[in-house]
Amino acid sequence: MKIGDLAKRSGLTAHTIRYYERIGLLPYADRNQSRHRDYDASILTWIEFLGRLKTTGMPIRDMLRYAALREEGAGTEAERRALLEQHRERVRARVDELNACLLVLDTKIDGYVETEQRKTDDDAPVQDRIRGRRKPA
Amino acid sequence: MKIGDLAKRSGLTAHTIRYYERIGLLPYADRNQSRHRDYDASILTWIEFLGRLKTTGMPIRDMLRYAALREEGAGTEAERRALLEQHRERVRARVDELNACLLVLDTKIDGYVETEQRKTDDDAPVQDRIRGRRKPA
DNA sequence: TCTTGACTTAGAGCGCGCTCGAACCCGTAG
DNA sequence: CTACGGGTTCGAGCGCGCTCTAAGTCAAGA
Repeated sequence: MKIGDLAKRSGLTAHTIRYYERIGLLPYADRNQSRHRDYDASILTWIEFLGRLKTTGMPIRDMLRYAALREEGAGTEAERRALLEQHRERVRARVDELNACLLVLDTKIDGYVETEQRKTDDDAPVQDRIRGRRKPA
Repeated sequence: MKIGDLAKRSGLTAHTIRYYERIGLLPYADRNQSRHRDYDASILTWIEFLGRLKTTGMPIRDMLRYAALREEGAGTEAERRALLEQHRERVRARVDELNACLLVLDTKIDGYVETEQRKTDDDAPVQDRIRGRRKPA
């Protein structure tokens, strides 16, 4: 598989794939006789996992550490696990943080809903003001 | 309140506060006779809300839009509400995305746990291999 | 009076993660 | 033969959100 194909299948651009190889996030790819990169489909699994790490906000420098351990192979599992467990905790914390912010956002939005309700009430005839009222003052 | 005090109370640096004012996220602050910014405590509420927007990943350009509407005052509530509702949806989607990634992360970590379990089993005497086994092959 | 330290402005610089341009090399179809 | 649509390397540039420096002003305390 050539870099263009991998780009299509992975969703990355060829530029980004080369960049990732350059910094060590992707292993150095075999080249064919024209010095073009020649990929095995198995790289897609790794790229997909990198995508998860990225999606969850792992900085590249940490992905590099994980990638290096992976390259090193057997014997690095404990450290890889520790790395992922730490990351998982950070992601969980992030989810909690976002959920907390969502509550605040809900409250703020409710405030605007009430503002608009009052406006609608003022524009409406009296019988609708009573029916439409949210918080009877 | 001077900028240094506001910095302490808001968690932002004085540099950042000035930057926010410069770009329009914070309203132009009144100056005292020494041309120093003089803040009212009420600004803290706004800074805190900006912090929520930032925490939830709203880009500054969107915060600027919201800030501009807020400055404009009455009559902009509907648009402010719409802005926040859109943002809320994006945040909810983000939470879902993170949760999906957490499942993948869990699976990956479980894989390493099993790797280590096998290693432990190999190092252990035979009776422990049986007791400790996770997936009987 | 002198020093200290917090403030002012304008503008340069930085860390991150790409993104792109330039100049060149190939293999294949017309 | 030649044009084209890939590929290659190297290095510069960019958008974001700050972050910091320089040079100056000002008020209060020793």
